[in-house]
Amino acid sequence: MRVTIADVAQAAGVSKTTVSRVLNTRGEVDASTAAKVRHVIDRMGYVPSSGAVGLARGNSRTVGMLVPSLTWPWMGEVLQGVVDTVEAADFGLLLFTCNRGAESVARFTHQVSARAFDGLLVVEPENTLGMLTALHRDGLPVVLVDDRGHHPEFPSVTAANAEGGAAAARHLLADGRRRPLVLTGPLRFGCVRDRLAGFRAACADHGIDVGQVTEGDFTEADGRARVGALLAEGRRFDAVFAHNDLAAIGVLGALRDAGLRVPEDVAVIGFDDIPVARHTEPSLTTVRQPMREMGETAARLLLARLAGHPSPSSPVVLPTRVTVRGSAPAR
Amino acid sequence: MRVTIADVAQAAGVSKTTVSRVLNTRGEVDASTAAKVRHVIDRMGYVPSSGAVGLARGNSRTVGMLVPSLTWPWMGEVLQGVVDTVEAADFGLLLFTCNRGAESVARFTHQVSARAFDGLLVVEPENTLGMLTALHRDGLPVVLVDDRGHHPEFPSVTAANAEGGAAAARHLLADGRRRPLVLTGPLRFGCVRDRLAGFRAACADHGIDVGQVTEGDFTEADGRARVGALLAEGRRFDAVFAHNDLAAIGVLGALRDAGLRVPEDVAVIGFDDIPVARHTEPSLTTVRQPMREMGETAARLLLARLAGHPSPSSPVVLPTRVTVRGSAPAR
DNA sequence: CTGAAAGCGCTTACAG
DNA sequence: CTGAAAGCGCTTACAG
Repeated sequence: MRVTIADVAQAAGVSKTTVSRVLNTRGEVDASTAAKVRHVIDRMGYVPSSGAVGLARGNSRTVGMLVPSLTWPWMGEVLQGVVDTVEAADFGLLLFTCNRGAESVARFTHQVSARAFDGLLVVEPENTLGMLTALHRDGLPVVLVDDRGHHPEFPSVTAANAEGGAAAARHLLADGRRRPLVLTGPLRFGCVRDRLAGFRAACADHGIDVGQVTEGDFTEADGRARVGALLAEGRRFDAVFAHNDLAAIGVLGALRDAGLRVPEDVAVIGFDDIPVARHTEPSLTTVRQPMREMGETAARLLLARLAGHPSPSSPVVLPTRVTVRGSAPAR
Repeated sequence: MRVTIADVAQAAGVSKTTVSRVLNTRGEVDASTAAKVRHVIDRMGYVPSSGAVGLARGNSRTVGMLVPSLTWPWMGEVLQGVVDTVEAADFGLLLFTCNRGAESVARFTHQVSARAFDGLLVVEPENTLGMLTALHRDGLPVVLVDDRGHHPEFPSVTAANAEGGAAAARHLLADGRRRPLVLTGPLRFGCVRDRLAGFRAACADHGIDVGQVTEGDFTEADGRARVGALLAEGRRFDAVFAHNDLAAIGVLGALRDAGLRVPEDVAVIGFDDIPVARHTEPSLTTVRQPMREMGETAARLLLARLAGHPSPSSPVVLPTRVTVRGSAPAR
């Protein structure tokens, strides 16, 4: 049978209260008593039941994480950052994905109400904002990673999207490109609007007006089809800034299909720096998002909040930087 | 304040026992009483505290998952399969990685002893076998995914490694290749030995003796360096079977560096079918492991075990199949 | 069909 | 410095 605090108390000849005190290192215990109890604990291999402790204390020392998908190329890095940070603080991480519609959202909110965790990290799945806002208002601490929607009511950590867009522009301009095409992600995402705005501003600084902008959906197939279509109707450009790497890979395919050379005829720069980027042909120049650091930072923010510290009122912004590879070499 | 079962009982004018009965749909409740209670539950938005339920029932309706790393290319698929299955059964998933040495292993076993979860899914991190065996012997249900070590004492799900190796051989032989090089993973892994044995057997069936075998470590850098070195010392082969895609990508690099054409001079086939495989130059022919299905299956096995059903005594083997791309075209 | 009571394994005032 | 008792929010014999 499992050994409980009562077993330890009995074996040590003290009360459960005293055992609890040495467990939680409250100072008010006689040194020799504490030593004796500690010895018994070790000998019996006693570990407090997390469920019982949680019930008595009213918290679970567990944080939840909600993500739209686990198979996105950069999700592993975010998760690793989160798990490392959470584990180091001796918290558990409960993982959820809401990718099967209303039913899974209901299931998730149920878990929340059941108080299975103390706080929530979220890479926002679509159509969950209402739910998240409600939970947050009911007192659940929430931190957003990569706040795509720009929700100022939540603490969040994000990459420097505008600055990243600007850096992409400067990189292309330095290479002498003058007629860029921007293949954005969905414009309802704040990060997308920021990347575009940063790119535009940097181009404007060089007297270049970004005339060609087309809205994509972040997928490879869409990037390929969309740029293929533009090429077919005779549109010309000497550079493409795709708002994520997956779409950039599609762009590479479309250019190849059209017989255009990368980077000689058209330079291509992506966003994210996912693992594949090193292995495309040519390899992909891209604006790197520090996904792991974003995960770590978000987790730290949440843990601090749970420890009673106030959260920053504006988003924590982590720097991006251009990773230069073959598709858009440095001048 | 949080609404508890006592609040519901009082509002409905019944005992907590009765509320508990309708919650757990025990049949012994009067229909009209049950309806009344259910109505109050809905009106008050009552959800039982998972911690309290767990303490009273002695289980947590949560499973743990232990992985060596979250950033491996195929881990996202496994995780997605696991999470989907676990969520559908209304269980929670607690995620752990033991990648920072003894300290994190200790932390993990502590969580286990704390009874934070009822069963464990594991993609085995190195040096955790002893710990896992001990936990298993102490009664923790464990299921292994991709049992690299061949541990018959655990239920496990794995890909058809030997058959996959054989399929790789048949694919190359059908294309007329006669002098293959095998770049294995670490031979201490059971899956590696199986892939090699399957490849050897299929070659033997065609009267081909696999003379060239070299042990790698599953990384791209190693694959590149190792094959580069063999080429430099004058070794020749018309095909390479790499035991994972990452190493195969390294091989592609080494061949390119040596001025050899793929697939004309040397065909290359990998193992896994990770997302990058479609985007290498040329794209990578590879033996596909159904990672998501492996995750789903492992989760189902564990849940069945927790529900009291016996686990299969031999590994559950899921089929692999060759995904044909540019690096090793079909004849 | 229903309820009072004990129990799950802890923590935390409170009293000494 | 230490302990008896109540309480966290449930479930489950047991009795009626």
